[in-house]
Amino acid sequence: MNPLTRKLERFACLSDDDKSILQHAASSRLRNVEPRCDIIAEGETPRHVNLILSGWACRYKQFEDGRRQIVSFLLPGDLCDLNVFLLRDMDHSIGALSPVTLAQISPEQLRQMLDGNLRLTQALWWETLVTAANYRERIVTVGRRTALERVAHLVCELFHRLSVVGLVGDRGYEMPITQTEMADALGISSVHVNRTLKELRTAELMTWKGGRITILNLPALEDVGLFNPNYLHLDQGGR
Amino acid sequence: MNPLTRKLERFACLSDDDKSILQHAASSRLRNVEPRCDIIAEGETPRHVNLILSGWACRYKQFEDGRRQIVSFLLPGDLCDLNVFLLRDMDHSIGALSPVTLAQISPEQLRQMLDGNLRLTQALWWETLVTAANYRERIVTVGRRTALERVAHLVCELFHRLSVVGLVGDRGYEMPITQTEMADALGISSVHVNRTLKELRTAELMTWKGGRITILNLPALEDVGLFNPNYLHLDQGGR
DNA sequence: CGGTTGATTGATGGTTGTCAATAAGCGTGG
DNA sequence: CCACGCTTATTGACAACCATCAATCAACCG
Repeated sequence: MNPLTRKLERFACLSDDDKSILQHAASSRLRNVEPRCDIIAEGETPRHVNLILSGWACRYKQFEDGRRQIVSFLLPGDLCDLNVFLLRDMDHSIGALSPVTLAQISPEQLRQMLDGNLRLTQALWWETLVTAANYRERIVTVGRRTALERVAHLVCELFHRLSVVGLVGDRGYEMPITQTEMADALGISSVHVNRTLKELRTAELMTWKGGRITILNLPALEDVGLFNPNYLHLDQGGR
Repeated sequence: MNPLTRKLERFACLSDDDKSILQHAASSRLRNVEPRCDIIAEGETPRHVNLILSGWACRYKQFEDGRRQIVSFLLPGDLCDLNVFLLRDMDHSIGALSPVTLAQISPEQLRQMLDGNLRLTQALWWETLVTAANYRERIVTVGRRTALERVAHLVCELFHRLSVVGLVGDRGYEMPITQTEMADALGISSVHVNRTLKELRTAELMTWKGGRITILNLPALEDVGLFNPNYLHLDQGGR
């Protein structure tokens, strides 16, 4: 099953028909993007909604002096905002972190999908609202959490989000990014990310080796990161 | 004219009919909230969409140890997310900063407003997308801007946002919050906000006195804050 | 005119950034 | 299989920015 369907089922009770519509969308106009390449850059005009099928991407903004902030990670099953075409230009860039496969959904196709389908419309509204909730939590992270809390919180968040789309196994998940990229997401330096990871390793809470995160003690890690999964809104049991 | 209509006209060409619908919504079920009182608290279940008519509010999250992060400021004309009722519980709180008047729009009322009205639906989608863009910019602010840049950027953002709803006059605007609240929004301490304001005052870029911001040199202040208004998407001229 | 809240300033310390050097990992090609 | 070169990770030394604590001052208010 494609990761978007998997994710939406967490919220809505989808019919076979809904699923086949989603499956159709997920197989349209595939595109592969190499790591470190932009999927779309700030200032460009988006022509379709991108759906991540595999690999990791990120939204980011960069200053002229080189400082960069990763605003969010885009994981399999994530959509780049519905209706982006209502805004003329991109105010940020989206770049691939690992090799990425994505489906490009056209505005017309999206309109057809949603027209008269309340369940799917609501499911995608839910997706949008959860994305906003994620932004809010990230603001809290970079605004008020310490470096240790930031790293722990992010690792927990990714664990839960990847879990929904079936990408968690053996107490961990593939982490196809660099420490520098994690630093850009957390608003700290890569050197400090490194030191912080060492601290979490020493405390036997988690490891990150060979591109894979392993969580040794999830409850303790969540405590350290002041992590409360409520903002992911995953507990609605197909309501 | 109510501030929501004013704001949406920035994006959409509204008919008289649209405007009267909005006016009707803006006059329904008014509620007054005192400063420092929650409009809705984390964990509660929202029953309607709140529209700020006057005064300032904010979304925020607070840790048990007292640390608080203000996620966004809610100004006149701002809506608390459409369709919040799709998410069961609030994952954050909304509190009044100054005396606030708001209209409480019920889900049914909203549905009636939007049903079959593509222009209004799109206008409110635009509102949602701009809110998300605001979140992203705030992540950049707390993640990668220095204290000086943060303060300058926020003052510029508020200037532009308040300008849209007609609350800017004589090179400035009313600022009904404390330095501590600004600190909680910017992820720094109130003491440091104070020192930073002094620096901006000394540089003759702005003043904040008697609850009012005055901008002495907007271009220079925007430069200091690395402020680029593109994320506010205000340049669509009623497209 | 007290009393409370918020603003302002100084002193000090801590978390994190920067710089720089070394080690480790990884893909390519000899 | 190893050598090479590149990227990334790791570690130490030092500096800077910002937090914290605490005291004073100003503003507001009944």
